[in-house]
Amino acid sequence: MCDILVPVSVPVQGALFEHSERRELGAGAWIDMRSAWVDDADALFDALLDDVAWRAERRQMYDRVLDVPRLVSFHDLLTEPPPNPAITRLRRRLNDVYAGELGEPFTSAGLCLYRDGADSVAWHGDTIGRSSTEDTMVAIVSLGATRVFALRPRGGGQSLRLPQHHGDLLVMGGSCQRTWEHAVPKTALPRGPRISIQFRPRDVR
DNA sequence: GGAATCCACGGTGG
DNA sequence: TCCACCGTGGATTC
Repeated sequence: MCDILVPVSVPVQGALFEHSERRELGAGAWIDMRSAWVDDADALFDALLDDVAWRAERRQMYDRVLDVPRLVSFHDLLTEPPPNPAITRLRRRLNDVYAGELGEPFTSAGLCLYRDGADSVAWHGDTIGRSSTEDTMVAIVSLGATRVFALRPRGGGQSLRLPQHHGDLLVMGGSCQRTWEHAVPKTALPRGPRISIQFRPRDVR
C-alpha cells in the first residue's frame, strides 16, 4: 500500500461549517471532515449497539451465497422514529448546514455495524438510482473503533486513506459519488466494533 | 513475514 | 438488452 495517508494536511479543527476545511478532490467533488463532531459519542455508540435491530444480509456472489461482511439497519426518517433520538438531532444539525447546498434535506439514515477488522465494504459510489447522473450528498458519522475510510477516483488514481475516529463526521458532496468510489477495507489489525451512520437525501442505500 | 492491494470471477436487477 | 454492482481469495506488492 503505497497510498498515503491523508490527514496529512487537512486541518480538521475549527469551524467546519464555514467550509474552511472543505477538501476539493477535483472534478467538482469535495469532502468536509470534522473530528469529534458528535456530543456524547460514547453513550450513543453503546445505545445503538443495543437498540438497533441489526440485520445480517446474504448475497449471491458467483457460485456461493455469502454473508455481507457487516450488519445493517436502514431507516426512513420521514416515516418512522429512528432507533435513537440522537439520530434526529444529528440529522437536524446536518440539515441546518447542508440542506441549502443540497437543495433538499437528509431524510434517511443507514446504519452499518462493522464488528471487527474482517467486516468491510467494497469499493462503491452511492448514486441515487442506477443511471442517475445527478449529484448527491452523503454524511457519515463514525462511532467506536477507528477504521480507514478510503476514497479513490473512478478510473484509477491515487487513493486517499482517511482514518475515521470515534465521533467524527465526513461529508461527501458535489460529484463525489459519481467521480469517486469509497470503501472501508478489511484489516488484519485488531479492531473493535465500529458503527457508521450514513445520512442521505431520499431512500437510497 | 505480515499486511495491504489488485484482480477475476458471474448472477442480479434496474 | 445491457451493464454496474459487489465479496472473496489468490497473487502480487509494499
